[in-house]
Amino acid sequence: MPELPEVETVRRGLEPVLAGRVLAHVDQRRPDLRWPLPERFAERLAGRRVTGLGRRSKYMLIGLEADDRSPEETWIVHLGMSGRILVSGAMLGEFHHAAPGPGKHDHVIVTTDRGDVVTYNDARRFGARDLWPTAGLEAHPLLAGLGPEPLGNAFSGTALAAAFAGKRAPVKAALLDQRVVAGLGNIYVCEALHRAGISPKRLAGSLSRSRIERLAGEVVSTLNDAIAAGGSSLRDYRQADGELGYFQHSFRVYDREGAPCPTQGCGGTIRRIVQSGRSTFHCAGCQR
DNA sequence: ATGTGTTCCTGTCCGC
DNA sequence: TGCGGACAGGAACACA
Repeated sequence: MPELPEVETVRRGLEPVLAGRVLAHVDQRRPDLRWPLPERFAERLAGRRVTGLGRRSKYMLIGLEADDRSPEETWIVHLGMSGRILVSGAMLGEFHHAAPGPGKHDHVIVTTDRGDVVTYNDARRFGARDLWPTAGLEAHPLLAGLGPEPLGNAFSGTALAAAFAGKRAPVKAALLDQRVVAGLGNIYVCEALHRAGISPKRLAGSLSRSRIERLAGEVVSTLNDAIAAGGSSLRDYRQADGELGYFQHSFRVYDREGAPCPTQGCGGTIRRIVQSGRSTFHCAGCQR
C-alpha cells in the first residue's frame, strides 16, 4: 500500500484518535512481521499516553510519554507493502467488523481509554515496528540513513543534483533509493518522472541541472497532489478513517500500460518496462 | 564502493 | 471451479 502520501494520510486520520489518549489495552497477536517483535512490546505500550503522531519518510512515529519504567519513547510503524490501519469504535459511531473476533492478519489491536479500537493489519508481513527512545530517534537503524524529506526544507534541486552526481544508476532507481530522497515508492517515482518529462532509463548522473530542478519540483507537486487526494487506493486499501483515497484516478502512467499518454499533444502510448525487478510505466514519446 | 538480483509472505487476478 | 504463474505500494541483504 503505502508510500509517503498514504502514510501521511493514515497519520492524519489516526492523530485525532490517538493524540492525548492512553493506550488502555494492547492485544499483541502474531509476533513475527519482518523482524521478531521487540522485547515485552505489548507491556511497554500498555498504559502509555500518546503525545502525538509524526512521520519520517514512510515511517509513522507515535510519540509516547515517559512513565515510571521508561523514558519518552517512539513507537515506529512501517506498513511494508500490505500494511493497513483500521479504526473502529465510538468515535466513528460504528464497529466495522461484522464478524466477531480479530481477522487472520490483525497483528496488533489497541484500545484507547476513549474506547476506540485501532487495528494494525498486514497480510504479507513486510511491515516493521519498534520502540525506541525519542531522544535518540534519528539514530535508529531504520531512520539513520534516510535522505531528506521531499516536503521538507532540505529537499531542493540543489540537494537532488548533489545526490545524483556521479550516479550510474537509472534515475528511476536513484529516486527509489531512500538515501537520495526519503518516501518515494514505485507509483510516485513513475508519476513524477512523467510530469518532469524525463525518461526513467536516463542515468541519474547524466541529467542536466535544469532538468533536475524540474524533477525536484515535480516530486514535490506529485506528493502534495496525492496527499490532497488522500493518497492512492489500490485494490481494497482504505484510509484510517474508512474513506477511500482517490489519487489513483489521477495516475498519468502508473498501471496504465497501453493507454494513451495524457500529455497534451504527445500522442504516445504508456509502456511498461522492468527496471531492477520492478515495473516502470512511462511514455517514450514525451519522456526523454 | 556501487549497482542489481533475490528474498521475505500472502492474496489476487488472468489464462487455460 | 481449479490450478499454475505472474505480479503487487518495500527494502534488507548477498553478491558481482
